[in-house]
Amino acid sequence: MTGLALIQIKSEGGRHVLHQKLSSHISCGDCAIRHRAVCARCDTGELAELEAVKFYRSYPAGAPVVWSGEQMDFVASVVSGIAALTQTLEDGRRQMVGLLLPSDFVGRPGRSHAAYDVTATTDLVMCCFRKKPFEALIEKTPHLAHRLLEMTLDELDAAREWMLLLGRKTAREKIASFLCILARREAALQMKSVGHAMTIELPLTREELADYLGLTLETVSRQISALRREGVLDLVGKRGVLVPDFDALQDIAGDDGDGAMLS
Amino acid sequence: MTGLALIQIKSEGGRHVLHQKLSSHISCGDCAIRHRAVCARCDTGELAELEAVKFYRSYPAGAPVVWSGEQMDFVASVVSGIAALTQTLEDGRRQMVGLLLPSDFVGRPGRSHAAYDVTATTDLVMCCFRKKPFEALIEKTPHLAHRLLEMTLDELDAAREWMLLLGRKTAREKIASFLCILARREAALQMKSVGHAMTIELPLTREELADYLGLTLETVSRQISALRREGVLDLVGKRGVLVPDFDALQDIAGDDGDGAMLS
DNA sequence: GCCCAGAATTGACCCAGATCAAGGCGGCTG
DNA sequence: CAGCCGCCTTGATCTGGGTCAATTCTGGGC
Repeated sequence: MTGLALIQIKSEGGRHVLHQKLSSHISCGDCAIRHRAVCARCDTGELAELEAVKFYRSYPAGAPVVWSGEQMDFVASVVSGIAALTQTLEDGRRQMVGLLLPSDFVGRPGRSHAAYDVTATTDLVMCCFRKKPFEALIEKTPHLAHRLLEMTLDELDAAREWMLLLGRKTAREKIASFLCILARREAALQMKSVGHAMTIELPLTREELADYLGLTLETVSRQISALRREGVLDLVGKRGVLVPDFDALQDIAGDDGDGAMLS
Repeated sequence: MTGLALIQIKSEGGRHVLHQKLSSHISCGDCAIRHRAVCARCDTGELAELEAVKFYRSYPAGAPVVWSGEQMDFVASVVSGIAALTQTLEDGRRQMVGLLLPSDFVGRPGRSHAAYDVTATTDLVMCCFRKKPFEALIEKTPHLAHRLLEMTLDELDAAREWMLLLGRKTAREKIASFLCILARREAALQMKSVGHAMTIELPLTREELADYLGLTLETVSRQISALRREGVLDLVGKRGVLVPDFDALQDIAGDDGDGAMLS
């Protein structure tokens, strides 16, 4: 795995990223996810305590972070990039059960082993906290515990939204729903309103998308092609999707619009 | 379990059960779910504060508790009976996104409107807390907040387990998985080990089961019939299921066995 | 005991999406 | 520049589960 990391990682620009464990130590005050992550509501003192037990790790696209069942002695926030949580049946059928975007939290306080496979689907940087001290901090820092509860409740809502998609939506609706969520998030980050033409960067391969949506990669590909033929979207390279009319896409997605934001 | 609920309600006086709000006020100390619910870790003082803002409601089987989008000025624990959380698409397709068993928690602190339809699938008694004071208690009672976090994390795990089922399992596996979960829970409550022949009481109609499993009621019925023909299970009335060999059922369910407990 | 409504079963048929099987298209590597 | 490897697309065919439509149970009320 380390070998893989060394090879692929240069896609990120090449200079320093070669080690899995980064020596650089960003100050929490300067952190891009400072106000959205689990630490969002911590005051300066609490932040200092977190700072003392944190370290960064980075993973190249495609690298595993942990395997289900493995010992996991840290919890973490995604700083940049995207990670996927997946579950697998013995015969190899896979279902992605969560997509972790910047500021999302990985790991469960009070559990020593990973419950899911965690994989970097793009180059990924995580801010990790040693589990023991983090658990101690939760006990004595209401700000931290409260924010974690809030984030977990959001995740639960998102998971349930996804259950509706997996259980009841058609392949076409699944694709449209996923693109809607990405588009909404993109718009929110750029402070633009949805509705205008916009380009989305897919963070997943067709196969990963299939695992997320409960489909096969062929069906994903066919449905995307169909939507393109109908003018609902246009492809820009393999990963870029241009959506000329967001409302049209949302119509196809089939839900009432204000669906759960991804993260 | 359904029977249990019925008995408990009747024993409560028989006459007034038709009213939604019960006048009786059980002391928290005597409560059946005292050590499993959100209050599990509260000390006597904290319990007293909860007691001051709680009230009971009961609902007959089939009754709605709240509709999605409706104002909801309380949060609650299920005391006895079973409730279902469902989401619905405009065209009527329904997906159950959670099954609430005794001790499970309903409602989200910090949110004023229900996110899902909540329905009693059996006669149901809930211990409700007025939302405002409950939220205040969470802020100042780490025991309460911590337990709620733990329960929410459990729910999240269960939801993700269910995503695997919805996205990747066959109808047959879905039915078997559901029965396995019920059986394991039944065994746990009765302190018996699984493996022996055991009878399970289905808390849901075929249609509700279909909504839970992402199937149609016809498919549910056919798969149950098929399993019966094969001798994997036997029906006792409409709702009773006799499982002669738990391991055989678990084999069919397709997952590694130690799946998430329901609640 | 009889009736009836709601729940469940069963059958016939169909279709969305899976499966199997070829290619195509970049982008790296040698 | 050739060749290769990872993706992605597209086609042909198959099938699990959905849809539509009768019956058949079953248990509760009178």
